[in-house]
Amino acid sequence: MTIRMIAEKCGCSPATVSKALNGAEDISQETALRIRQIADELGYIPNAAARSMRTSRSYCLGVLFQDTWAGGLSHGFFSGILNAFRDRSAELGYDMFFISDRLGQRNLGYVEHARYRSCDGVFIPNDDCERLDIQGLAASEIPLVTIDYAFEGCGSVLSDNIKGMADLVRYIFGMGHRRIAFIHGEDTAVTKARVSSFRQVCGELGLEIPEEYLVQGKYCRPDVSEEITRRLLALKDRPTCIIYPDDIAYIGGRNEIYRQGLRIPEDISAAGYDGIDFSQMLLPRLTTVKQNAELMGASAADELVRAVEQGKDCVPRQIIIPGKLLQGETVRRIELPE
Amino acid sequence: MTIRMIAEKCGCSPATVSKALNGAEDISQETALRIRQIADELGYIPNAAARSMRTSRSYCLGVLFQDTWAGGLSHGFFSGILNAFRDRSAELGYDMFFISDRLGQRNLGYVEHARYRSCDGVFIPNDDCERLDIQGLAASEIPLVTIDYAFEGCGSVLSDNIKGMADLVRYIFGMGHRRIAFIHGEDTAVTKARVSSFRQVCGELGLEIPEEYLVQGKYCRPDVSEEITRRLLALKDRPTCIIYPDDIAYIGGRNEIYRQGLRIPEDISAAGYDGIDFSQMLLPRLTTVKQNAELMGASAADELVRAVEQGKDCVPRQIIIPGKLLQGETVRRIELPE
DNA sequence: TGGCATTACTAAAACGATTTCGGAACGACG
DNA sequence: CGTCGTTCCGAAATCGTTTTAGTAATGCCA
Repeated sequence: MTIRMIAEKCGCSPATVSKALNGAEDISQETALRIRQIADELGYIPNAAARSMRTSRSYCLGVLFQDTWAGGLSHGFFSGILNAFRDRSAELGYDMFFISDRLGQRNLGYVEHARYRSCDGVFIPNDDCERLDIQGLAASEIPLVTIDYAFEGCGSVLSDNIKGMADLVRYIFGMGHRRIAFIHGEDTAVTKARVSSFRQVCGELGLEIPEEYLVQGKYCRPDVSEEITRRLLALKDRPTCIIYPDDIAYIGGRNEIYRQGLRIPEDISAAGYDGIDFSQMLLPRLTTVKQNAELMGASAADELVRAVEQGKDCVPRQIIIPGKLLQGETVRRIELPE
Repeated sequence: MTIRMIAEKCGCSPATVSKALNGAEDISQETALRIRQIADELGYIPNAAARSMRTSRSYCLGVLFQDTWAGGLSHGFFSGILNAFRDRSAELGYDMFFISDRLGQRNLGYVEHARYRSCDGVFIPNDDCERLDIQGLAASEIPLVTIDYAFEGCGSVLSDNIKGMADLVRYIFGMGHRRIAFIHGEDTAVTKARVSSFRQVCGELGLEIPEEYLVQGKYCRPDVSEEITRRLLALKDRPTCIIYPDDIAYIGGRNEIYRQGLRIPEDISAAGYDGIDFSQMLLPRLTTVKQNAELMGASAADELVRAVEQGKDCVPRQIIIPGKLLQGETVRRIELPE
C-alpha cells in the first residue's frame, strides 16, 4: 500500500496524494478530501523510512540507558523519568528507542548508532556522562538533553538537589535533631550538590557536623549502607538521625538498625532520598524527598523536541525541577532539653 | 558521508562499495580491503532508513508497553524482562523501540504504528492481550512474541506458574501449615494458572480450603491486600499463612498485620510471588517465587528474531521458564500437634 | 582462432516518499 | 484578442542503499 497505489485509485499523481495527505496549500478542498477518504479506506500507512530519507527528519529520539547502577530500568526514579519521556515524546509525534553501544557483531559507538538510525535527538537519563564516547556525543551536532548533568551547549533537566537537601535538613532540625549524619553517594554532580547543600544548611543552623557523620556510601547499595550504619551506631556520640544516599540504600540501614533491636523512629531517626513508591509502602513510611520524575521526563522531552525543531539557533536551557519533602514517619520529634 | 562519496574516493562504483562493506563474494580481496579501510578512515556510517527501504528489513523490534498496572516500567519483573530483551536484541543486531497507540495528533493504532516504522517484529511483555487492537496485531503477518499469554500461531514465553505455585504451596505445607489462604489477582491467564495449581496441589495434599481462604485481590495493589488481610485476620478460623498476588501486594498485607500488633512469621506467615529485588531487602526476607525475568526477556528476543529470520515457515514456540522458590523468612515452621 | 567459464566489476533500477518547478486551465482586464 | 494572475495539479529529481543483469577481461582448452 504505497502512495502510488493511492494515486492510481484516485486517478491523480503521487505528488498530489502526498500533498493532500500532508495538508499542502495547493490542493483543492474536494480533491484533498477525496484522496484522504480513499487513503483511509485502503488503510494506507506512510513509510517512515522513505519519509525520513527524503526529509532528513526521522521523528525518532534515541535514549541512552546503561545499567550502571543496580536497578537500571527497574529503578523507580529512572523508570518514572523514562515513562514520562516516552509519553510526552509520543504526544509530540516522536518515537523513542534505545541506543546500545553495539549492534550485532559490530561494536559501533553511541554517536555512530545514533547516526545510523538518524535520530533527531538523544536523551541521556542516567548514563555516566563523564565517559569519552558520551562526551563525543555532546560535541556532535545531534541535539542532546541530559538528566542531572549539564553539558555545555546542551539542554538539561536537573532535580533541585540543593533545595531538596536543604528542605530535608531543615525539617529534621525542626524536629529537634542536632546530631545528623549523612551517608552520601559516589562522587557525582548530584552528590556534590547534596553534600554542599547539607554543609551549607548545617552551617546556617549552627550545627557542627563531626567528620564521622559525613560518610561516603553508594547509591542503591543496601549492603554498603548496612556496614556504614553499623559504624555510625557504634560511635560514642551516635547520631540521632541518619540521612541515606537514597531510598534503596536506606533499606540496608534499616535492616541493621532493626537487627540491633532498635526501633525507627523511637530509638533512631532516618531519611532517604528519591521518594520512590516503595518508600511509602514501608512501615513506618520513609521520610524522604520525592523527586518529580514525571515532570522531569516530560520536560526533557519538551526541551529535546524544542532543540530538534528550532535547529541551530536554539539556545539550550537548564530546567530545574523542585522535589517535594515527604514527611513520612521515620523522623521522630525530639523534645529539646531546655 | 554516503556510499557514493566512498565510491568516488576509491575510484569505483557505489555497487562495489556496498558489496565490499557487506562482504559479498564477487569482490576481490584487495579491493574489498582497500574500500573498507577508506570507509573506516572517512568514518562512514550506513543509513538505516535507506537500507531498510531497499531490503524491507529494518532490524527494529517494536515493544508494546502500556502501564496498565501501577508500576509499569518501574515494576521489577517487567523491567527485568525489558532489560534482558533489549540486551539480547542488541546482541542479535536489532534495535528496540516503543510503540505507542498514538503519534502526535494522529491516533494510529498499534498495527499501524508497527507498520509505519516497518518493525520486523513486535514484543508484548505485559499489555492486555485481550484488547481488540492487539488481537489485530496477532492476526497480522508481523511476527509477534508475548509474555505470559499465548496467541494462536505466535511465539510466547510463559513463566511456569503451575510449578511455581505448586512449589510454594508444597513448601508451606512442608513447614507444617494446614490453613493456607491465597489472595489472587485479577482474572488473567496467569491468575488462572496459579489458582488452578493452588487448588490442585491442595487437593493432592489433602487440604480442604474453605471458600473464604481463596479471595480475589489485585496485583500490585497494597491497599487492596490490606483490606482483604483485615478480613482474613478477622475470621474465626484464621489462616496460618497467606499467599499474596505478588510481592508488591504483600506490602499491604504486611502493614495490616503489623498494625494489628502481630509479627511475621511468629504470629502469621506470608508469601509473595515474583521475587523482585525489593522483596529480599525486606526484613524478614519474603518467602516468594522468583520469576526468571532475565531468561524470559532473553528467550523472547531469541524467539522473536527466530520468527523474523525464518519467515513464513517458522513454527512458533511456547517457551516455559521455571521460577525458583526463595525460602526467605516469612513462613514459620509449625510443629504439628501429633 | 574460436568458444566457453570464471572473475571482478558497473549501470541502472528499484524501495516510497517529498518537493521544486513548470504548465494547463480559467477568469479578469485593458 | 493578448496579457496577466491565480488555482490546481503533475513530471521528475532526489534521499542512500541494495541487487539484478550484464559486460569486459582473462584464462583454458580444443
